[in-house]
Amino acid sequence: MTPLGGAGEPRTEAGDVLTEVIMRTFRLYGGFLAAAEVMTAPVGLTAAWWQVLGAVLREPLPVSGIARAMSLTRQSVQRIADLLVDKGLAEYLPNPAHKRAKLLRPTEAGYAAVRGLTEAQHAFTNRISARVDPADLRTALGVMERLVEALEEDERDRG
Amino acid sequence: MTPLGGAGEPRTEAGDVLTEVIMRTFRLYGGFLAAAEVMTAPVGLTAAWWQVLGAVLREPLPVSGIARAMSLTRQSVQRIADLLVDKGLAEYLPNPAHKRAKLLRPTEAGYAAVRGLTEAQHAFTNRISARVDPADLRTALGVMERLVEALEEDERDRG
DNA sequence: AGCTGATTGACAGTGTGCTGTCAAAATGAC
DNA sequence: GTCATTTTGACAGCACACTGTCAATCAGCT
Repeated sequence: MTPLGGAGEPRTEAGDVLTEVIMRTFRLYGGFLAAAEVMTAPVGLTAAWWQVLGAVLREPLPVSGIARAMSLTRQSVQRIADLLVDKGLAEYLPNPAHKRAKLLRPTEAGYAAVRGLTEAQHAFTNRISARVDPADLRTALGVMERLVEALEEDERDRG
Repeated sequence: MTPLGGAGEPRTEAGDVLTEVIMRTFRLYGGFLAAAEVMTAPVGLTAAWWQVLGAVLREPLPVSGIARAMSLTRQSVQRIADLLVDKGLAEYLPNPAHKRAKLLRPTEAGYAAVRGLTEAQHAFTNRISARVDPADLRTALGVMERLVEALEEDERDRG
């Protein structure tokens, strides 16, 4: 993504801004991921484990349901879920509605780990968000939501 | 990242907005990456190859220089660069200033591939950016730039 | 009941990026 | 010039997410 250097094809100004946005998205992704790993390391989790564990805090879900909820593939979530169970941070419950699709639920250790992370997460988001204008931050969130929508529709049109 | 479900620790409103921003960042990252792959596939590249090739369009650079320029690790770039050379899309030139750090430069085939992509990229960014308010898009870019800065400084403080 | 298609878990393989380690080459201090 | 430090490429290993395929299960239709 983002080479930029090429010859001059028809370009709109907004398109150029979006190109910059894309580059920042990649940077931010890397930065947020790194921050998440700093937070999770002391608790013995990884960012991905945290994400999956967080998805079943409120109610147990089958692996495929978690994947749907967070736009990941079944296979990715399955791998993490098996690891979480292996480490004693979550467990599989029989699913009355589906014999194969067991329900994933955090164990006490799992809940405890996530509780520890919640505090660190709030400290982090408070600290970082304090460095940007609140109104602009909201605007940015709105733009990002629209971009997500636009990408999904664009993909649907050409899928 | 982004579990959310936890108990109530001290939270600022801006912090909560940032949490949403983080979730959108992950979604956008995935979406942009997918879009890039759709564009690169017909040309026989991948998104990562495009990125590396794009970095040496203007002037040949050693692998370590490319890594620095785009905040990646030497090793990641080295792997891609070797693949690009293997596929005939780039070549290593002797570096007068450093015996081991050969310079990477696209071949004619490499330039041609990127040229093809530039067109697709502009079509894409024009198409998507047309769906958001231009002024808001600029605001969002500014916020993202500040967030990148804030993350880097935060990391430096605690690194 | 029986059949078809979608969902689900299991397994294999790929691409990407990271860390860690080592030796060769370049750099800077003395 | 010499030596310690830094930079660089090479190699190995790990985490993550994706695609593709297969068989078991489930859901809906006839």
